[in-house]
Amino acid sequence: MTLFSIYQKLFAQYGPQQWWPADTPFEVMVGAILTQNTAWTNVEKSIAQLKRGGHMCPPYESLLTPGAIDQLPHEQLGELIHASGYFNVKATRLKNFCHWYLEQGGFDALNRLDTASLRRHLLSVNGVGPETADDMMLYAFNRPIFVVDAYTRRIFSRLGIVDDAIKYEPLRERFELEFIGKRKRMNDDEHVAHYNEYHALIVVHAKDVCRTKPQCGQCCLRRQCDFLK
DNA sequence: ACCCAGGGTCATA
DNA sequence: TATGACCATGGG
Repeated sequence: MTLFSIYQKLFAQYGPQQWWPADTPFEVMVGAILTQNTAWTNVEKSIAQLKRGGHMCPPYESLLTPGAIDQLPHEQLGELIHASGYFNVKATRLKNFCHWYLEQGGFDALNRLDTASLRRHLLSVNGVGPETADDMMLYAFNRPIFVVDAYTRRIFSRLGIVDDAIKYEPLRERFELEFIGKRKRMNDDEHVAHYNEYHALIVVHAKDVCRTKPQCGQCCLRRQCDFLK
């Protein structure tokens, strides 16, 4: 059982995912912050609110832009993203991130940085931790960085592939080294495509088993699911 | 009524 | 370095 064979099994079951569910790279970044420890269904409501500019009917004026979020009063932003929880924390983080983003010159300027520099740069922003930064790296900037989340650690430690106490960085590095392995030489775009699919498939699988057997204690995310074995 | 969700920061030892 | 408190909504 290898990281690649598990990937194949997930891909055979669920097919290509073509993540991230967003229209623009900036929307990916906002979503990455909003989804911190939060169900995506709640994030969707907040994103929709922002796109609607908080209005109930047209004409809408989207507030889902760095400039708008930077200038929006904390209180008002908190209302717009209320549904995704931690709204005070996240309003601060979003405003903080957007201010920084504009200061850096926006997407194109950031995108000129090499992968290691860009990652360090994102991590320096308050409210952007390893997973959030890597969501942005992979799904907004298309960089070859594998996204580790709580599911990843749980699934692979329960399959006995990794130690359950493994930290974020070692686990990410291990995935990046072992997933494709020496199977063949790939360019960055091919790595990006595979990392993109793998993380998406893990999340989709999690949603699937939890929908099928809610809190059953039987799926691989809870106890001894044999689907991935 | 309880459990969980595509985390991160900060204070403390 | 490692643990704990805290943030908060909505669906199963």
